[in-house]
Amino acid sequence: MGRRSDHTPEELRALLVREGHALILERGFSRFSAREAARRAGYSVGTIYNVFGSLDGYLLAVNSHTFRLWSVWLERALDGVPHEGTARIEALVRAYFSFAAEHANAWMSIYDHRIDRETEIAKEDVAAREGLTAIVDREVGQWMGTGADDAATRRLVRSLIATVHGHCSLWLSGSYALMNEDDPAGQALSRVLEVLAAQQRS
Amino acid sequence: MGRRSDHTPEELRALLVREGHALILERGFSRFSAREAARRAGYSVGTIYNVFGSLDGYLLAVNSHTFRLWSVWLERALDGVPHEGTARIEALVRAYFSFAAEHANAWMSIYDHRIDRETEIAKEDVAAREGLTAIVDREVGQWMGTGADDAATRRLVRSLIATVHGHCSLWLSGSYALMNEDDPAGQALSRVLEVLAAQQRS
DNA sequence: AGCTAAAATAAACACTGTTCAATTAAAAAT
DNA sequence: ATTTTTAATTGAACAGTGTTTATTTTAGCT
Repeated sequence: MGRRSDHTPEELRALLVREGHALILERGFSRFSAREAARRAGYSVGTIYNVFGSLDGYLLAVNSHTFRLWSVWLERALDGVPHEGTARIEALVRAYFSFAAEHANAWMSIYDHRIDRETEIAKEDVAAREGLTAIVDREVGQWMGTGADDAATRRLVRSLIATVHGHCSLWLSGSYALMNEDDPAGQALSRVLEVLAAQQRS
Repeated sequence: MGRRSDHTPEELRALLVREGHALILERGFSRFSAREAARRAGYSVGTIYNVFGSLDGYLLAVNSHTFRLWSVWLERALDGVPHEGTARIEALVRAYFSFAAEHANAWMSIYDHRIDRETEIAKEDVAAREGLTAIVDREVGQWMGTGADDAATRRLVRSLIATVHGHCSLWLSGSYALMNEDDPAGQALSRVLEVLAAQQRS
């Protein structure tokens, strides 16, 4: 078959990303197959290479889609939560976990996909990742008070993300079950609040 | 070929594990191949299935080997460090990171290998994992003072492990580089010390 | 020496990812 | 309206994978 008119380039891109996301959500990273994703979209493998250049490019795009859904999820969870005490921080951590739990395979795939250090990442993929970090930057910044948007705070935010990520990651991978912990989200939240309190003190 | 006498069952097991570990260290999880590991050991794929039952069983055994090496690494790093202040905690976190860094592919493979929730894990594999946790239990317990070896402390230790794991994991996967942090180990250590201080206060 | 039972293999199967010449359809040019 | 050009899509080929199973080989025992 040759050039078809059933989808514009943008539509095709979006279609393949949606289908890939659905497949990775259903099967998980290890059983994901580009061939199968293309098949479900009504195209053949070659098309994925045409559109995304490489499998890495495709997986990056699929994971970026997950990142964007995740950002929307967080904003919704924060919507209307008052700026009193640690309410918004709590909501943020809880939503971080609930997204991961309800999209476990897609969430884990983000971190299962290892890319060569030198492989260049498209700027829209970087943007999808930075979008999530920006939400945490904003919330922690607001909690810390005005004028807290400096380099040190940015650094702390990334460390807090790593903290929550660690709990969530070990939880979903099953390692935490092996450790007999039944509320990893609660533990993550406790750690975050302790760290923030320590930061405020100094 | 049939029954051979060049290795006892235990030797064969150990040989395959060593060879598998070396291969996964060299290539990383995604490019690991049971066929190739068997080839390097001078056997064929079937032997791996004979000895370990399944690929999951084999990978579990290979990763357990990494866990044991990791435990030895930590003990060596702790050897002789005085029980003053947070010296041993610091040494522990630093050694956690340095092992991961110097065995990056093998370390990441531990977490790249996803196993079905219901797949039963051999007790020696559980033991290898618990061995590492036990070291942290001991050190944090000692730091907290006598009589601190209760359930709450165990729970905290697992949360601290998750915290350090998160930093290490994002670091080696390259996500942290994307976030422009250049000393994740230092950040992890800071968080651990803040949490421990908070714990001591209450 | 012959028998038995265990261990190791080789081959088959159904999949992968990846590349690329051939094909097809749309757009442009005549 | 036809032809030509150009771009998109495919399908087949290749080298690899995990997994299963019938077959072969060998060590140990009688």
